[in-house]
Amino acid sequence: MTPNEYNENLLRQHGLKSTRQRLAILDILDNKQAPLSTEDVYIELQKLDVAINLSTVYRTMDAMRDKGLIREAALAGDNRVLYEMARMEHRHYLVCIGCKKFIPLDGCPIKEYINGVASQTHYAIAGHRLDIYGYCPQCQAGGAGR
Amino acid sequence: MTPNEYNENLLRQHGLKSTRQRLAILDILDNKQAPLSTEDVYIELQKLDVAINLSTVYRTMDAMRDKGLIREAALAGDNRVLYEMARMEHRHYLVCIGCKKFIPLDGCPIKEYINGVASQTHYAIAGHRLDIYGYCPQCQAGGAGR
DNA sequence: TTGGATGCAAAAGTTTTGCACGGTT
DNA sequence: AACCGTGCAAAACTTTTGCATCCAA
Repeated sequence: MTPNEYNENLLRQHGLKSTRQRLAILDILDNKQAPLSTEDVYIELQKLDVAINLSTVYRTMDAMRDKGLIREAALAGDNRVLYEMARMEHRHYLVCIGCKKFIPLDGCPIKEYINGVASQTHYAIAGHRLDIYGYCPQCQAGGAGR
Repeated sequence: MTPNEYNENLLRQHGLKSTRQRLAILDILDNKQAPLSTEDVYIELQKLDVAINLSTVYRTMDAMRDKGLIREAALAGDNRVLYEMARMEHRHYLVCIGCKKFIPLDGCPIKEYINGVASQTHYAIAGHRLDIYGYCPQCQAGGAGR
């Protein structure tokens, strides 16, 4: 199965029609390792000369989020929502404040902690968000990435 | 020292002039246990019949954030930034998805984990964000808070 | 064929800015 | 007195919506 066929199935399995625009958006989310805002996705599409309207990108991101294909991930310094593919295991990131680079962290350090919170509070835990911020070695050196 | 005098000093110590509007905003942030968006603060001010312009609230929140008096905290379902007082110890929250209630959690469960990340990655860690989402007992019961 | 998806343009909503005036230090 | 802070109105920017057309199933 080609990567394109895979994404076509992915869309249909989630009750969404497979279209040129949606496949292009999935390609971008697949290939970028960092969470992207709606505007980010639109800019990437333009770089690839994909003809698409910004409102379509907004609607597509909404639809994919509602269907569970993508999820809201970390968020940047500004107040935009960033999305990433909803892979099986969730991810946490180490974000460089200087150059905005995202490094995925291995595993989830608070799995057990959350179990404890659940049993103490009787909340039905649905998810969590954890990101760590700092300066990468290059940016600490006042380096290129900045 | 009255609470008001305390906040007056707090502002001056951070290089900000003490004004009626800023004291009112600090009062609200002091008294609410949950992080608030700029708009939230504005609405609270109106409830208290404090005459203030929305753009002043935006500018004040920006200034207080820049001076370290408040910090960006958890964020809600929409994509607004939420602020809270920058107390000595930072806080994490358990947020109910149904009724939007914020429960502060005791301590920070990832202190040690972050030290490990720092030494492995050579990043200069500046901060982190952790929130847990779920449904409180009432909302699980389909209850009032919803 | 049919209902969902898209493009376009306009509207709605949010945040920022310029400028004159007012208030704190 | 000097300068920061505020209100007001306009501008800029982001996101949503209505509607006609298009396209996947």
